[in-house]
Amino acid sequence: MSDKRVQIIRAAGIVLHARGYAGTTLALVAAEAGLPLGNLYYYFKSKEDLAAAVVDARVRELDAIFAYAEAAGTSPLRRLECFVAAWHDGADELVVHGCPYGALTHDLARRGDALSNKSHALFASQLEWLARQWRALGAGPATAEERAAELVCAIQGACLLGLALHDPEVLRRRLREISRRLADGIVTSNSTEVLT
Amino acid sequence: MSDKRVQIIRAAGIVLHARGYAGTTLALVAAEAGLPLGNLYYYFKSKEDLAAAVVDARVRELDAIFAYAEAAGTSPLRRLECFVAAWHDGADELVVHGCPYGALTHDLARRGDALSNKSHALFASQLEWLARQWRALGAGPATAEERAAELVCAIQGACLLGLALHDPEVLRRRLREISRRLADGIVTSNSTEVLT
DNA sequence: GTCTATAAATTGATAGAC
DNA sequence: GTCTATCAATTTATAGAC
Repeated sequence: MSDKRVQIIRAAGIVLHARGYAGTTLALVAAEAGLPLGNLYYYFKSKEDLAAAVVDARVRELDAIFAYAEAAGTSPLRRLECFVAAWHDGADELVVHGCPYGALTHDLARRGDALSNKSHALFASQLEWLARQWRALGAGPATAEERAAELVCAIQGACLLGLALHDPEVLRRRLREISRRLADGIVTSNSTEVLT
Repeated sequence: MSDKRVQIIRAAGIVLHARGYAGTTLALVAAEAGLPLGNLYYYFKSKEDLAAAVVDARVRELDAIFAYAEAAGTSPLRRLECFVAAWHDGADELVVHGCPYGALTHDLARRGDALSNKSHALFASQLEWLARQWRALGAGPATAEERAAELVCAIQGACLLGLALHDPEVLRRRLREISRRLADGIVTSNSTEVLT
């Protein structure tokens, strides 16, 4: 993939996150990338095409978070904690424009077109990876999916509350609590599944 | 307040929810309200002014939910369940354009202007009312605020996940789980506060 | 491949008739 | 108070020189 194409996608990701799809103009993206407007159309045939490339890049970004957590975490539980830590570390920026994945979903899921379908992957991949960690902890498939959904909701809700109140400490506090309950949840679970 | 003014705010609320602030055109709002474009400017001096009126209307909408829960719930716990039920009942619409409060926050909190500050009220009022219910259940101030934040995050996260997957059943399942744990949380809490 | 200039359409806002 | 017509600015996209 061309170096300049990557540069444009990176710039578009920044502008899209900060201003939303409708609020993003290609002139702003070009300025952020340090390129003249016309050049964008050599690499992307339309604004929608560029946005689709940004979604793909965000999906790969999530994959990188999964890979990091798998490398850094010595147990499934530690990997889950690593995943939560990724949001904790970015709290200061997350309360400025919201979680990039949540913001993209809000922007694109409301559209009727193909971009709406692409945004599914942003959360489907999170649910899949998280459920895998819980299965590795001995949870049955249903319980693992349940816990995965619960964790994703808690993280995204925390980001939104932090954004609404414009307070990174609110976000960090929620994430610490989520982290704290990760281990507890496995022990004190009243589910019918037995977790080791 | 003029009847036509209310009608415009209602129309603007619908369009703003469906398309976001930047994606909302005054021509669309006028069409939704069944009025010619120029008429909007007699009641609102600008698009931003109209959006501010929509935020105020959403805050009043939340107040109405609180009032309903207080009238329908015979105990603080029932009132909390009523609050969650409001989202459960609207699940089919909530997964189309997302939660109106969360979507507004995402749209407006990213702006630097006065609209950003107004959006604070959407979640500050929820936290305040919810914390009051827990205090009525005997929780200390800190625990009550903690539980309030937890519940708001769980609901908003559920709405976002339902939107991302475009599946009202996903949202309803999360909300049922939240409702189920409302009572349990009070009994099995390992917090230092004593709840009755 | 890169960049300038501009076309074509949209949109927030206003003027002014009624 | 209401509505039509329109201005001025913006924005997606393209044409065409280099």
